[in-house]
Amino acid sequence: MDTEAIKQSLDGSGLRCTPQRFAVMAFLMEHNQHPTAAEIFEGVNRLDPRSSRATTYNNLRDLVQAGLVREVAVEGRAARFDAKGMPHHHFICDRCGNVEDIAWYDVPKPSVSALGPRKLRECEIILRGLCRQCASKKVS
Amino acid sequence: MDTEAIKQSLDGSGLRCTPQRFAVMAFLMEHNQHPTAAEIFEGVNRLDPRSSRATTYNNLRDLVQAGLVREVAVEGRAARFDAKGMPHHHFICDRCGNVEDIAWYDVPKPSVSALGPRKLRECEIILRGLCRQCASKKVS
DNA sequence: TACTAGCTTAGATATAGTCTAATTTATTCA
DNA sequence: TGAATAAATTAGACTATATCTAAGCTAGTA
Repeated sequence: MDTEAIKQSLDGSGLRCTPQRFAVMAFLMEHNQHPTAAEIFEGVNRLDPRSSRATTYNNLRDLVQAGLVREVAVEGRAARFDAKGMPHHHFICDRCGNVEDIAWYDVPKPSVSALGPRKLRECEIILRGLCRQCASKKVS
Repeated sequence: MDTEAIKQSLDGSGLRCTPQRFAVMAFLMEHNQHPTAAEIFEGVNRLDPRSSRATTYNNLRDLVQAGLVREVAVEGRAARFDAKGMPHHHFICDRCGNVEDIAWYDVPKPSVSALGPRKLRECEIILRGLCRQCASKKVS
C-alpha cells in the first residue's frame, strides 16, 4: 500500500494527513468493494488509533469534496464509497444493493441545447440489474 | 390530467386504483420537478382525502416496483421521484441537490465481457455540475 | 511560548424511511 | 347477497443514516 502516495494526494488537496484521515483513505484503497460509512468506521477501528464516527463521516465528506473519493448513493440504502483509482462505471444490484465496478467506457455528453445554462462537471453511467449472486437465485 | 390513463396504468400493473395511490400518481404527473417523498406527502394532502405518511411511502415503493415511477437517489439528501413519461436523463446539482431533466439521448451498453454474469436491466446517465441558479452565484 | 487554524470527539439531534398491529375497503365466489 | 379473502390504509413507534454542537486536542508558525 502506497503510504507516500496517500500523503501526497492529501497534501495536494490542502488536507492534513492525520492518522484518522489516512486510515480512511488507506482502507478505501485496500477494500475496493464499495463499503458504507459504517463499514469504513468499523474497518479503520480494527487498528489503532481509534477514530470516532463523526470523524469518519467528516473525513469522507472532505475526501469526496477534494475529489479523492467517490460517493455512490443507493436507493433506500446507505451510501457507498470508493477511492478514485482507475476510472470506471458502477453496477448497482436491484436486489441486494451491492455496487460493483464495470470497466470504464466512454460516455456521450449531452448537446449544448439540452444542457442549457448548466455547468457540467461530469457524466457517469449507472447500470442496474442483478449481480451474479442475485441473478443465480431462483426466488422472486 | 388524464385520469383514465392513470387508472389504466395502475390496473395494468396489478395495482388497485385507490384514491391515495391515484393521488400520488397524479401529483407526480402534474409536478415534474422531482419532488421528495415528504413533498409528495404534503402535496397530496392539500386535497382530500388525506393520506398517511406510511401510505405515501408504500405507494411510492409500489409504483417504483411497477415501473411507473422512477426513484433518484441523491447523495446526502432525500430521494426524488418522477413519473416515467418521456425517457430522459437526470442532471443533479452539486450544490443544491436539485434534479432536472435532460433530453434523452442514447446510452452505450457495456461490453459482454465487462458485464460478466450480471443481468442488465437498464443503463442510465447521471450528469453532475451546477444548475442554472447555482452556476450564476459567485460565492464558493 | 502563545497563537491560530485545522482536526477530533462523545453524545445529542435531525432526517429519512420502515414496521406493526389494528382497521378499512374492495373483490371473489358460493 | 353476504361470507370469506385479499389488498390497502393508518397512527405512531421504531430504525437507520447522517449531521451538529461545543469542548478539547494537535500541528504549524511567529
